[in-house]
Amino acid sequence: MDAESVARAQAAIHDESTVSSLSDIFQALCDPTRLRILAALAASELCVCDIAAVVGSSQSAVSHQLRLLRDRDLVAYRRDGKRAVYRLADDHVRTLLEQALDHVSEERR
Amino acid sequence: MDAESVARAQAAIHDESTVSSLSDIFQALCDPTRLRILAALAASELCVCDIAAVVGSSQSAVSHQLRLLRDRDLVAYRRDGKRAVYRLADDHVRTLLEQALDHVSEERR
DNA sequence: TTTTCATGTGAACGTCTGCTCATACGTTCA
DNA sequence: TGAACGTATGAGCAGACGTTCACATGAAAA
Repeated sequence: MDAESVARAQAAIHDESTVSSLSDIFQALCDPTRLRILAALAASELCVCDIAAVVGSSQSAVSHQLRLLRDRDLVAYRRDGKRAVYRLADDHVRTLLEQALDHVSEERR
Repeated sequence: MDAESVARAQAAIHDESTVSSLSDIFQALCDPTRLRILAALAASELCVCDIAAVVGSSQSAVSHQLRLLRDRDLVAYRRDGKRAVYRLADDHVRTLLEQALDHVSEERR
């Protein structure tokens, strides 16, 4: 009906690759286990077994999730002997998490 | 091994309800169709059939997604005759989307 | 009051997801 | 070299998710 609104909305929708990138990011952040992992790594770099202990999941589950986070460049790691020490890939992730936290805490007021 | 790091990470993990709220938000934003809907509504309020046309999904699919977005307070609506006119619930949503967009465009550089 | 139009909703279906289990790989130490 | 440890990975499964289809609801038009 309102052709003007429709045209404006049409223009506001981002191209396919942008939408896809956005959903990939949010998809990575939407799981509680992954959020806990990222929150832990935001405080300190950690090896896999420590992450598992801290977030309360099995080593295997954590390893699977770390792989996903690695593939999306949200975390990076270095080998240290038999350990694999993970860290946040960059401050972008930290920022996104902080902003979402702001959102949550404001919602609750 | 590194007890200090573990303790710091342990402390950094948010309480259960916070993690759950965070994942709820990201979960709502992780689907391409929902992202398109929100992007469209960021430009202009729209009725369901216009949203469906703009985002290229069926009316039913859009209606289901709008329900989810409504339940999470990301969109609000008013009735206008037989139409249901939806809008973003508040500027928080807009901000989150913009920030994620920043993130995406920086990643691509 | 019947149609018609815009929207909402439940069931069903195929796909995706996150976990566990078993096992493989690579490093360190005896 | 062999055992022990930390990590990675594939298969399999149960549950969640997004869509379609059929139909119900409610408001406007005929």
